[in-house]
Order: sequence, then C-alpha cells, then structure tokens
Amino acid sequence: MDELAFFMDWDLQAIVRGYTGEHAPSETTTTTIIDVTNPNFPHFCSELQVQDDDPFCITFPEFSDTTLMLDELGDLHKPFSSTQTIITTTSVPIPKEVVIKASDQEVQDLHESPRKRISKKNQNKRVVKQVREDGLCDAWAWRKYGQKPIKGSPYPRSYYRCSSSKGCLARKQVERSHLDPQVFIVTYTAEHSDHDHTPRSSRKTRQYSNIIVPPKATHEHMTSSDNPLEDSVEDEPIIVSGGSGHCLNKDQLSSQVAQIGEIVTGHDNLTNDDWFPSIDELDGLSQEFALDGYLHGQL
DNA sequence: CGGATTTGACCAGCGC
DNA sequence: GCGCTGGTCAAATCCG
Repeated sequence: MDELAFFMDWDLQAIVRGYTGEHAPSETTTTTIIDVTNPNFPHFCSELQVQDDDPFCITFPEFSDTTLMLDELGDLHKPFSSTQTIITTTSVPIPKEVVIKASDQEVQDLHESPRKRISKKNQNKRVVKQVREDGLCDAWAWRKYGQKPIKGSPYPRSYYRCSSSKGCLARKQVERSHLDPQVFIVTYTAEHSDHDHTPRSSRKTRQYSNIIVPPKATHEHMTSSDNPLEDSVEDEPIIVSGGSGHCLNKDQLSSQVAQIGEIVTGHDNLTNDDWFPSIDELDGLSQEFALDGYLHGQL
C-alpha cells in the first residue's frame, strides 16, 4: 500500500476526532485513534511531523486548510466527541498508555494550585492505561477519595490520590470499560512528588473491592477470542499528541459506528441508517477529505 | 484506635 | 444565567 492509499484508508472518526473545531488550530486536547495494525504505520510516521525528542509524538499537517468540510464533519461527530483519548484496534495488541502533553503554562499551573491542576481545563496531561483486574494494583499506595457515576457508562469511576507520601499530588482514576467489563481504564494525573513507593501504612487495603465485582451484563459469557481487548494489555507505551491517523476498512468502520451508537443511544440494534443519514456517504466524504489533505501536503 | 472507604455536598468548567 | 457533568471535599462509617 502506498502513502496515497494509506491516506484514503483513513477512518472518518479519526479525521473528525482529530479536528478540534472552528478554523484555528486548537490547543485543546484532541481525541486520537490510532490503529497500530496497519502495516504502513511505522513507514507512514516518517511522513508526519515527528518531533526529534519524541519519535512517537505525532502531528498531522495540512488539515486546517480544509476547514469547511471539517466544520461539517465536526458537527456530525458531536454526539460522540470527547476529550478522552481512545485507543482502538482490530486484532492485535493495542497501545497501553497514552500521554497527552501539557503546555509549559499548564505544567506551571500544576505546581501553583492543586485546585487548578485538577480543573477540567488542565486535564490534558495524563497517562491512560487499559488493564485487567490484576493490573489495578501498582507500586504506589493509593487512597480512595471519591466515586462518581459517569454519564454513558454503567460503571462508576473511582478517584484515588497517592498515599505513599503526604503532599504528593499524584491522582489515579479507575473505571471499568463499558465495552469490555474485564478491562479497566486507569488514568494517572500529575506526577508523584519525590518519594519512594513505600506505603505509609501496611494495612491491607480493600480499595478495589467494589469495582472488580464480576459484571452481570451480557459480556459475562464473552470468551477471550471474542474479546478484542483481551490480549491488548502490553507493557510498551505509545506516546501520541496532536492530530490523528487511523485506518479501518468499511466493515470495521461500520462496526465501530454501531458500537459508538450503542454507547450513545443505549440500543445495540440500531442500523447505521437509523441514526446516520448514510455511512457510505460519510465514508466517501472521509476518503475525499483524506485525499484533499494528502494533496495539500504534496503542494 | 487510626487509617481507609463511603457518600452526599460542593465547586468549577462548559454548552446552550 | 442556568443546568449538566466531572472532580474534590469532608463527615460518617468501616475495618484490621
């Protein structure tokens, strides 16, 4: 597959999610979908804006020129827009961690005000992991300080702060994936202060007891081979930033659209036509747009 | 008894 | 301005 074909195989979601709205390039966090199953991924990266000090920090050029179509696609994409980075894959292990970089000002804010640090505006410096139950525990001691039901998810999100050291600003969020209840999404926020892993108390903790209860949902019968995330937990992180790139065939795209539709609507039996005018039409638009972006890059 | 967990209240950001 | 949502606080409760 050559580079043009790679561009034409971009996923609509990736394009729209990578676009942050309005014409100007945005400093806000973008949602990134990367399919590492694409054999051209390593080669393709060399064509992107790869930062010298961070070979996995990738931005995508030339998208800001095609603003009209982006605005339209952005509107279409609104129902499932999110600031949360999502890593998807089809058949091979997915990246385990995503680091969304913060600006220098945001890093400064982290040290100036704990309250400001955790504000919604400053959430784009964090590490997201997908782990199974046995991966919930790590070397640090965490103290739970809150739990909230999350819109769109049947499972609550638990909030932890580091208890290894007094004054440590590190935070951890744990929630069960609604796509695969066997997978937990763990989000680490802020850095640990200069302390070791030694817990302040040797007391046995029950901190995860209420979130690892086996689900009663229909996923219960799911086997390892049915579950695309079952083998997805890898140790090697992939660090990404900025725009997005993704490649899915039409069937995979339709599958993802249906999956997202289930999340948004709460129904799993909707067809594409029920909530999207024409997925084929949008898929065509995405390919047309991808080609447009490619040609801009060539000029 | 002291640290961890639970849970309702509160606050800030964001969209309309 | 208002309502929704996510994140944190803090008092009550739990537990080793």
